[in-house]
Amino acid sequence: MTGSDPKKRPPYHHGDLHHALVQAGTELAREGGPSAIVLREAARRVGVSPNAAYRHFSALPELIEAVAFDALSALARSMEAEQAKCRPTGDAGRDATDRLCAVGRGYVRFALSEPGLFAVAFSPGKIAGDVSVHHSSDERHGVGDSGLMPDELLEQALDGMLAAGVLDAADRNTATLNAWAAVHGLSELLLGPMAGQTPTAQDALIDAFLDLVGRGLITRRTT
Amino acid sequence: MTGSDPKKRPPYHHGDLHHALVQAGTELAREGGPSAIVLREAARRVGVSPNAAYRHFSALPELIEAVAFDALSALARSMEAEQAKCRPTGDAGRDATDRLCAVGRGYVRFALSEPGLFAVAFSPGKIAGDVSVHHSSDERHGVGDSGLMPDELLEQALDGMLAAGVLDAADRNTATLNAWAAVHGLSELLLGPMAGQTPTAQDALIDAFLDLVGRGLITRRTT
DNA sequence: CAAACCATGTTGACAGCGTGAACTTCGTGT
DNA sequence: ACACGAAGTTCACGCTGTCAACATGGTTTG
Repeated sequence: MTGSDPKKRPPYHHGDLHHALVQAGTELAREGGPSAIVLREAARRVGVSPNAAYRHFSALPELIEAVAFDALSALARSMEAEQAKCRPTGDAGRDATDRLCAVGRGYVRFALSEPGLFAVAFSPGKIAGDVSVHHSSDERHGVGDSGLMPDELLEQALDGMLAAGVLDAADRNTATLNAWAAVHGLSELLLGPMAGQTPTAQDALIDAFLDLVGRGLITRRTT
Repeated sequence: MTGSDPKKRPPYHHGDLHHALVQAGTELAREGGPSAIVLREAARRVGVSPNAAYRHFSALPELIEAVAFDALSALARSMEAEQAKCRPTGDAGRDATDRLCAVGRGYVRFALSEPGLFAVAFSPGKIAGDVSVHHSSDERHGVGDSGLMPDELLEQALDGMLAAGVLDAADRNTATLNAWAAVHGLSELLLGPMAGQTPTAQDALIDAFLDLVGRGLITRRTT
């Protein structure tokens, strides 16, 4: 939706203001998070009158949500990039688990390297505005290499573990929430209350954490 | 710090503006999260000129942080309340694990019942302002029944598990991050991307999740 | 080919926000 | 009794989001 497909003839005056504004908004978000997305400043950077934005967004929250959507796509891309690094071992179960860890690593890495975008990605539906425009189905196509969104990548990785026999079918449903919560929580904690670690220490923490989560998810009917 | 001890003679004109402003700010935060806490409105509700606030806070972020501190205290109180419900079984290990789950349940329950306050509690250090005034040591005393903050309650619960022998010493350090991340992530997910469940379904989800985390943390040297 | 059309962008205006500077009020210590 | 200084007020400024009215210029149509 943000990706301007070459088929579309350029809009009348500017070129593609919608896209340009989202891009400017993204830049602002990178620098200062959701609250730094300022309509007038975005318009200024694009070189256009403030009110021109209202031809493309009903109000500021809609711009923010467009930026959030792009941020989610970027997050997905980070996850895919990390997954692409996985080298197959002989063991299918281990490979599936590795891919899950990679998904998680891509998630946390993105949160730490682009905290502003990460914050904006999950800012809609956070009270005080509550736009919550559910783009379901076709609207959801991201711009990642596979066109999948973060949650879809997670489900895919978990399905892989299920197929490889390292995740029990009975645990499959709760596994989504479990894995997502762990990784999301780790991101927020590393960004907020536990910020200030050296990158090296962070990486070690992340790896240890992901390893623990991965092993924790693996079917253990030992109870 | 927010609690006005009765010994202190009341300030000159208003009575205790500092406290009153924090209270008004808290009310605003409850209704609309961090961005809803607006200096002029808080002053209006207290019945005072906007600039009067500047005698007690250097700027808006400082007010927000005071509200955040109170919100953390409220979170701690919720965790303590849930812990107080724990009835001892015979098993010390089980009791310790129960108390950890109670801590988590109190955390998530507070997040869901007071989303605005929960959001504001973790909003400092979130880019774009970045006050990050570290109140260490004595400043940290909350107003909970035990005067402990959320992270201290967690550590305490984990220490209990360690003492009861259900948590291995080698896992003790990572356990903090692990448990906190899981519970915090669950809260955020239930509040954002996975919002809209019925309270009953939420409770079931929470219980299942906490049970899983609890079991996951318990020493399993089966690898 | 010209004229009407409508999407796009501009100008002007308004209320509300955070914040600074100067001024007023009033309890308190000398 | 009086001056001092903390607490609160008033006025002012620049910034924001948003509305209403207007200008512009491809596109479409008679």
